[in-house]
Formats: sequence, structure tokens, C-alpha cells
Amino acid sequence: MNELKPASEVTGENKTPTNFIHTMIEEDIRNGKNGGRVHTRFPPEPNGYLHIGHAKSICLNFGTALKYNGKCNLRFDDTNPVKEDVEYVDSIRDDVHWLGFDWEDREFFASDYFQQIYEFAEKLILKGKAYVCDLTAEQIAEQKGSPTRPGQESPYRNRSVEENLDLFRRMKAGEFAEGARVLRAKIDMSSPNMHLRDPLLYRIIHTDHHRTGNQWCIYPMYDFAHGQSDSIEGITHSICTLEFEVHRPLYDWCIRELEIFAPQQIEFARLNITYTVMSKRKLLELVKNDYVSGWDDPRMPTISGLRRRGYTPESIRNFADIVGVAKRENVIDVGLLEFCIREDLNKRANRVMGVINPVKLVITSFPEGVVEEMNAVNNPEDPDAGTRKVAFTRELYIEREDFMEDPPSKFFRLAPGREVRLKYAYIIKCESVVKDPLTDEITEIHCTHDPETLSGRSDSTRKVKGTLHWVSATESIEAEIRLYDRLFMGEDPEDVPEGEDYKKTLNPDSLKVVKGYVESSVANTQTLDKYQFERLGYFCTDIDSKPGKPVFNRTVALKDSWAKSNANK
RNA sequence: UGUCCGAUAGUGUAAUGGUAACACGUCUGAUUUUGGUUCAGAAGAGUCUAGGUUCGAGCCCUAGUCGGACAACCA
Repeated sequence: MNELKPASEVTGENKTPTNFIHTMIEEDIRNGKNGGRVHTRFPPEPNGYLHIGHAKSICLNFGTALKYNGKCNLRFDDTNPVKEDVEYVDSIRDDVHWLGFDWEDREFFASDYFQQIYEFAEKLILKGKAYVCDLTAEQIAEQKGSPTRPGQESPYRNRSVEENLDLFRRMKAGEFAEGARVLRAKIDMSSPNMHLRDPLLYRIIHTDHHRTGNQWCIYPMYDFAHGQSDSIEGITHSICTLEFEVHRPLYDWCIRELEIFAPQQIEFARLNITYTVMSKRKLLELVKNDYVSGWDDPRMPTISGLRRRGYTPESIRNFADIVGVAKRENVIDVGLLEFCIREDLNKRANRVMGVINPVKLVITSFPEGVVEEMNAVNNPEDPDAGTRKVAFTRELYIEREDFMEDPPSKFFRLAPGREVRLKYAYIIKCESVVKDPLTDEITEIHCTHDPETLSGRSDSTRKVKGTLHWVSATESIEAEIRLYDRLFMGEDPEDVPEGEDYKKTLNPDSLKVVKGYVESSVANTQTLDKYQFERLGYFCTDIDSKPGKPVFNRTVALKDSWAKSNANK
């Protein structure tokens, strides 16, 4: 079910998500810019796990390349050794791949270009466009001014080319302490754009890099690495999120001063989803402080979390298509994501019966010790999925919510004196209930069955309002069921009273673990197998699942118009 | 008091000077051995405001309003 398809089959061509980026690209192609070539890149920093917002970017970048017969590179933007780690590199590779995209042999690292970028820096120094500055971080910040107030020029701004070159080379040689000096671009301290006020290009960091080890002790800043990397790779369209819009003049400045190939940076609005947070910093905090079990906790909006939750790559790609690409800030209703996975799983997931809040039901008219094999359809949406047998016995479990002693008129399920069909089995009638004398809790429901109504029989045409799922009390297997709800209680977790923190809005009931029973056909279930538990929702086998002791995650519940109409009252 | 960006049904996204469409959501009804699916249908915006250009403006221009981004040796 999750087999990887070639990238060429997964998206692009047939779907036409017309958006402003594609409009721009088509114009570039028409004008013969870059010889009509389209080359994009997905440039994550390996300092955390990818989330659904990255998925949107991945689909955009790889999808765009596919659509215009171009290429898309995977490039790790690893210019800050103190935050980055190989663990993240590996997870990013896995996630992009799992989503269904292939970067072939074009896996790059900004750190691959450190030497080249260093030479770019020397070139700038030689041109008199960069200088070594000895000010402290605090002093630089102070002299930067504010958006409405111009900055002041550094006293080191007019060092000679020779002195700058000498100092920069000694920075590289490790002669100076961390933070002692930086290389700065010489642009305009009174520019209305803060990023043009002599931005930092290089800083000294005496930390081993996950790829280059101790080879370097100076590292380029984002602004002096990203555009250069794009240029080196021949990226034609460098797609990024809105917050980099103000960086674009600097991006262009560097390219122009360096006189190298000029990619075009295009910005789009990042994805936001209701009831979740989408920043690596916050997600990292949730992981580090054990608010969740890890980056792949099924409640996390990470790709690995969604995967473990039971989402399919197809559903996520489709979601990325549906939400569209634009420049205005947006918040997508999490219901749309749920729609996408239901739509996909409805077609693909086999049905199975499982009871997650069991109450015993005894068919008093059915003989003891007899096991009747009922025929069940695996997937009504897919005739090729075939059928299976489900064991029916005198004692069964049904869902506690499927019985009411004193039901409202619109309740179609079981109640004293009422009839329902047991799916794939008989119509039964409730005769009595047994209660715990102490708690008044119903412990057993006693019913009789009508043997003439066996499912599938030509003469079993009697109609009843309700059909219940069930499981044999003796032939089913016990399972751990993990029921997930949204991680945060409020639509916007950031929307908290002054001085409070988004973590205050964490939903204490986002995970409920229950013991349930499932039909024995799933005894040999494998990790990530997906099912629809009839009438309940879509479930997927968790990595914690063991043979004989299955564990299922609820991916998403089925739509429930009954529950909804009740909730509205 | 700065610069940049944005503003279209509840939420998103289209409409590229010709009279607002699609998806999700909502609401009906039909079918259904899943209160699922499917099918049929409905309601819901006159495009932030004010001017202007034009035969004609959601699209172009101007001003304003509101929202966002920008002052990390992060990316």
C-alpha cells in the first residue's frame, strides 16, 4: 500500500494547480529565460524533522519540476553546525522519499560549497564590498538602528582591502575566538531595508560540523550561502516562504556583486493548520520536554508523525494540491487534511470489525460452543479486495454506544425490545439487560436472533433501521487501540492571554489508550497496515504492534452525522 | 515616523479588462446490511474603503483602512 512510485507518476501533469508561481514560470519559459530550463530545489536545514508545511514546499518544488520537465534538487542548508545533526539529514531523506519524490543523484549540501563560498567572500573583499568588523554582537545590533531609524557605520568599515583580506584569512585559520570578528557586506547602513545595513556574511564558530568536521571554523550566514548555492546548482526558480521576501534585495545584491548565475527567488505563504503549531522550534520543544513521545508521535504534524498516524503519501500530496499556493497568510482547517485521508483510505483500506468500547451481547437463542463463519466483504469500494470469513458465536461484543436503555426516537441502534442487524449476520432483538447491582452499569445485553435473516440469504429481505458491527467474544483478539484527538484545544494555539504560553493550550485528552477486540483476520497485521474499522474510522497498525498483541492507531474517525446532529442540540 | 508584502462566500484557492468559479464545510433529499460511501440539489460573497482610468474594473492607477514580515554572529 505504501510502495514508492516513480516521481513521474505521482503528481504534476494531469493536475493543473494554477498558481502565481507557475504563471511566472510559464512567462519565463515563453521569454526563453534560462533557455526554457526549470530547476528548483528543496532546501531544508537539518535541524529538525520535516512537517506538513515542508510537505507543501516539497510538493511545490518537486511538482513544479515535474510539471515543466525540469529537475528538483534536495539540498541540505547546513551552515550552522551548532544546530544541525545527521539524525535530521537521515529523517529528511526518508520523509521526502516516502512522500514519493526522487532527487536522483542531486543530493547536495551547502557545506559542499564552503570552499567556493569562501572564495566568493574573498572576491567581495577584493572588490571593496566586504570588510572584517571587530564589533561585538551587541555593538553591531546597537549600530544597526531600527526600521525607522538609520544605523551607524562601523568604525572598521573602511579598512583597507589588504587588511580585510589578511584578517579574513586569519579568521579562517582559526586565529580568533568565536565572536571576535565577522565579515560584513559593505552596503548601506541607512537603507530602509534592515537586511542591507552591512549584513553579516561570515562568523567564527569553533564547533565541529556534521559533515566537514573541524575543517572550518568560519561559516557563512544564510544570506551568503543560500543564493550562492542556488547559483552554483543552476537553480532557475528559488521558491521560499514569505519571511524571506525582505531578504531578496540582499540575495540579488550578492549574486550581482559576485557576477554569478542569477536564480530568481519567489516567495509564497507558508502553510498553517488549525489546532496545531508549525514551527520547528515549538515542535522541538514538544519533543524535548516529552509533551509527545517523539518526532513521530502520531499527534505531531510532522511527516513522520502523520505517517505513523496512518496518513498516506497520496493523501498528503493531494492535500498540498488542494490548499493551493498564494502569498496571503492562510490557516487551513484541519478538517481538510482529514477529508484528504478519508477520501484516500475509503478507496483503499479493507474493512474489518473491531469494538473499542465493548459491552457483552449474548444471543440466547444461539447454541453454545458453535462457531458460524460469516461472509464479509473486504471493501465495498473495491470488488477486487475480495471477501473473508468472520467468526460468529453466542457471545459477542458490541459498542457500548450502540445500546441505549431509553433511546430517543431517532436512535437507530439497539434498545430494549428493538431490532437491529448485526452486520454480515442476523437480525437480533434485545430481550433484556443485566446490570452490575453496585454500579448500575450494563454488563450484558441479552438478545434473540432470527435465523431466517442470515446475511446474504435470498429470503433475508427484512429491513431494520440499524446495522451494528460486532466481534465474537471468544474468537476475536484483544488489541490496544490508541485514540488520538487534536494536540491543542484551541484553533490557534498561539492565541493565549498575555504572558501565557502556547503549551497551556495542549489538549490533555489528545491520546486515549483503550483495550478493544478485533476480528481474528488481522492477527498477522504488519506495521502501517491500514484498515477501516467498520463504522468507527480508519486505523493503522503501530510500530509498537507485536504478533498476538496488536496495537492500532486511529488515523481519523469516520464522518458521523448522528454524533454531529446530537452535538448541535 | 520606515521599507516590503497581502486583502475574493465560514476556510482555502481560481477568475490575467467582459459581469465572481471550484474544493472543503453547512443544509435538504435519495440510495445504502457502515448514521460511511455514492448520487441529486440548496443556501452562502458582489471581491476591505474611497476616488480615478475605461464602453466595461475583483483585476489597472491613487489614497486610506486592516493584517503580516523585517532591527538573531538562526534558517
